[in-house]
Amino acid sequence: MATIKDIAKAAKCSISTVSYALNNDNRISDRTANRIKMIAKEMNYFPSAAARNLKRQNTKTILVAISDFGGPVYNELLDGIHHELVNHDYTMIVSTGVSSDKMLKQRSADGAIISDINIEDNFLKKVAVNFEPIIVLDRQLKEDTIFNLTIDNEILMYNLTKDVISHGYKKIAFVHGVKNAYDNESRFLGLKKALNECGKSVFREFTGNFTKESGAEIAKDIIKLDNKPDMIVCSNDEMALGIMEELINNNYKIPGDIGVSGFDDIMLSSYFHPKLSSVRIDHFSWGKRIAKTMVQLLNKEKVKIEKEQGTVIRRESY
Amino acid sequence: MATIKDIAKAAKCSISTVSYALNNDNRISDRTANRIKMIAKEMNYFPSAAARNLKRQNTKTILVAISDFGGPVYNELLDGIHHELVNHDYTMIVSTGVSSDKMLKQRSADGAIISDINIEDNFLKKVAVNFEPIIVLDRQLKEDTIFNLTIDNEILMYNLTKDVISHGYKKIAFVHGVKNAYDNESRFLGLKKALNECGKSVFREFTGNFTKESGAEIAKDIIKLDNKPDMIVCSNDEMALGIMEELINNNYKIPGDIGVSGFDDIMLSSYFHPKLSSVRIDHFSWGKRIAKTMVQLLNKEKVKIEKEQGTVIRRESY
DNA sequence: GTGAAAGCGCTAACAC
DNA sequence: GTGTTAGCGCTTTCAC
Repeated sequence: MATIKDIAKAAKCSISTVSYALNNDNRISDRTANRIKMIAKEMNYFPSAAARNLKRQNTKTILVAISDFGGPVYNELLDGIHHELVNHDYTMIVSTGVSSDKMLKQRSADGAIISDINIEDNFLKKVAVNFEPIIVLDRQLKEDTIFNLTIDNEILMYNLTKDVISHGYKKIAFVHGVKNAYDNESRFLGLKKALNECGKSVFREFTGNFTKESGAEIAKDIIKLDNKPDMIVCSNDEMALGIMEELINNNYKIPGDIGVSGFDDIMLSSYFHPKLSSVRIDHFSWGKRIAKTMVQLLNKEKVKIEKEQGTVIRRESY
Repeated sequence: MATIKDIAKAAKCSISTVSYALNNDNRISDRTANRIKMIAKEMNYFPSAAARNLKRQNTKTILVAISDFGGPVYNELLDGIHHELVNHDYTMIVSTGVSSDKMLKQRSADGAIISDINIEDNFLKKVAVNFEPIIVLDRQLKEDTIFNLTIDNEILMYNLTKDVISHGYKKIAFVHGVKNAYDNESRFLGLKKALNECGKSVFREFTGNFTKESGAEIAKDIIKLDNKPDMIVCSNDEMALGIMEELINNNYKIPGDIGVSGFDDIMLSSYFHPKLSSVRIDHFSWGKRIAKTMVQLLNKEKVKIEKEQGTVIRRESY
């Protein structure tokens, strides 16, 4: 393991000269700088992140904490974040579960982007004392060094519900994802607001956990009902897909017998038959916006915090 | 930002005592140790990863470099790796693209697991000079400190092909993913071996890039053919799904007119109609095995390198 | 059982 | 334009 000392020895100069040369400090002559760079390359030298991080008191790394790598939602989002961070010479690392906790506690990055409802508010607040900035995508958390960059769930679900109503549905049920999760509650709020405005109320509520499997279970309950909803608005796509599959397997026609809608517009949604109606979020550009904000925060620039917008996509399922 | 010095000052003892206490060194009396731990907690102290990494010359972190976060294959694999690493007190971080390159060059982890064909062999070899161990999942790379833990593609595709033949298919075409990629080539080898044994040869070859979209393009070409294959064996599921969708949209019956098979058995495969036949890899347990091997390597224990097995799952598509 | 001090590999202020 | 050196925040050897 070649260190800066070895390069200095090989180049017959001091370690500071090596450091300056490799960091393109312009007080080193081009001749020396190039010579040193050549030697470093030959010796396969790369500065140790550990040493550099300690000295510089930064890592040029941003941590993104997500709840799981399976969620189809994260794909474009992470791509967007990465795309933008790289432009600003930052490295992106992604973690889940206890790995996220450790990374946060130990301040292994210069900033963190959180999209994992399993991480508790109190934990984040404690972390935020030593570690800033933190951007949260999955909750509203008012704290000086925590920034909330969420989706505009309420408005979007409001719009979707209005569209659903305009297509003549009367008995509109809602399928909750995880209760108390920000995304779920704000979507529910939007639904209720739209229904209220039309003098309606929620026909019935069900509670899943954002997974396809929980959707299938709920569908089984619905099948048993005497007075069934004619429309099932779901808090996300995966539950909607689970519900549709189960209903279809039991010979229900969608949207003939019951309409279904989702939220997020994951890829799968447009491959399913019937194609799921949903709310499309451009996760890639949202990701870019998040990363831009992160960089601005790191640079102590002013940022503007705006909720991410989207569009209602009506396909075949209602 | 409280450092160890601040804790020492608050506890009126030396920094070494603090360090010992927090690391549970048994020469510190319980009374002192507990007192120090209390103070550390009150002051919201967590040791700096940067300082600790530099001193200890390790990070207790394993890097997993993947090609993208969208691939449905990675979900279970990463879960498996994480699950096992956490048991051994390691943290898992995941990266893509240039972020992976930087992390590797700077040795920001104690070991790396590579599943990204965009990372070049030569780059890995260079990195491996300073950074070990490296486990590669997506290629065969013979180097002292690089370990190959791949899927047994050849045998598995051989088995699938045999099964296909046994169901009476005669004109068997192959759809390549990225040419020269290990997974692709070894799967192709298995196919050819099975065909040869039955006195057959590949009816026709097509080349995509492992994506659904490339599959759809290939389907368009197939539709134009006068002499069509009766079976299309694909190098992965996503291309198979793309092909099926395009064929179905053009009123072909699957498997009536043409049979299709995939590889990997991603979740989507069993939701599609018709359900895709594929080769199921238990990515979660493969991930655990990979992580176990990584920990053994880190502990300088002996490891045994075995290819990951799987099972042919015949569903509805052939 | 506790403390002093060296040093991990860098960066950067300062001296020349 | 180059070198000397302090120090980032820890761990750990060696004294006591």
